[in-house]
Amino acid sequence: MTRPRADGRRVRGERRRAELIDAALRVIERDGVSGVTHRSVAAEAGVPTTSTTYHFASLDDLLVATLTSSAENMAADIRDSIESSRIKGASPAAAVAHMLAEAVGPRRGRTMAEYELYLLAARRPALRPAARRWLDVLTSLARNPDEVGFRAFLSGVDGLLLQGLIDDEPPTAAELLPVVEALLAPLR
Amino acid sequence: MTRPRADGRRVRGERRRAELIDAALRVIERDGVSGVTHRSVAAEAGVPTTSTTYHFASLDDLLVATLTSSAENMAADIRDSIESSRIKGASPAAAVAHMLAEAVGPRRGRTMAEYELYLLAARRPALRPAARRWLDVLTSLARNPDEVGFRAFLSGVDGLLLQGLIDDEPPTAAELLPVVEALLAPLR
DNA sequence: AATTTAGCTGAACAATCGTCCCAATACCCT
DNA sequence: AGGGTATTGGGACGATTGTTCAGCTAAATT
Repeated sequence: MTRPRADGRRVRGERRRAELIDAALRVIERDGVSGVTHRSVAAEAGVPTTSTTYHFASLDDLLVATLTSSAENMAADIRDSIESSRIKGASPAAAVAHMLAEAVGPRRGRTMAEYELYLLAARRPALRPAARRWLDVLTSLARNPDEVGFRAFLSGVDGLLLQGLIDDEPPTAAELLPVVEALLAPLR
Repeated sequence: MTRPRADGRRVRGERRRAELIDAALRVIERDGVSGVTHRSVAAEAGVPTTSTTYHFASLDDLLVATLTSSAENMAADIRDSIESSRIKGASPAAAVAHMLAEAVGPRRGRTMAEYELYLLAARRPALRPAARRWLDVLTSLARNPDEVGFRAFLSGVDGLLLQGLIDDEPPTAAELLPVVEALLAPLR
């Protein structure tokens, strides 16, 4: 499998590989996981069809790489969002509610893609470590990660996102705020 | 859903339609939504291939019917489960924890299927009413459905199920119990 | 009994799928 | 500069897909 060496060789291929992963994520946002084919991803990336088969042994490998990358991005986004809310002095609940509203509103497609990949991990054990990645990131931000209340909070966030995706009208931050506060209440 | 006409005509066809829906659900449990094809469903039901195209105008229609049926079944299961736990005198938290452990343990395949259909509803507005069905059922069981704490509880249940599906080792009722209690605490 | 109708089925279609193969190219190391 | 290897690109293969269609069986109607 294409892996950059310590001496810096073989960098060219890694770039295209990354472009294919990004293209795959865009395809999933637009058409869902079922829309991912060698051809659709290659077309989205603007490269020949067989480029996908060269860089990824199978379609499955491409999905694994995409979920891994996606989880990493999501983790970084969450970290940034919480960081910036801390700087602006907003309450934790308000920061979380705002983030959730973004996720089910403007970033809806992205959130759908991430949960489809998330659910895919339920069927393919190879994907599970990557799927658990963002839970780990959130956990690392907690003051007391082992606390039962924190697990309840994390579950609530997952549920709110999932439910927000099947609302005809995505919930606003104002609507989400009291629920987030209820989930956060046992933690203080 | 399967409904004989007043004059008794056209009962046979409705039966086969229901069989196809059940077969589709079994296929989703086994291979996921992506495994649903006209041929795989027909084979699972033990009927000729084109029987699926005769009873459902398109594959999409079959998925819509399957989700609708599945949501109805799940709603009935939850109702029964809560009923029986009330009779046995167990605490609500213990009953919920037990139900969740069943869902991510022995009934794992079924739960995966339901969440895949659930997530499918995020992309197809036509599926959303059916997807919201089981939330409605749970809501109808609540003493005070509008309460914020109850929404938090429902979200937490969704999240616990989703997270339980990507665990290598499904959580036990004993492990889930304290989290469920934390989610339930604000409600009393 | 004859005929109409609903229900069902097998064969076949074009389209798309994943993947393989081979030639052309770009890059690195000696 | 030259040889070797990683990468790219086009074409093609067999398999599977959703769907169509004409013909079949059995029941309902007359």
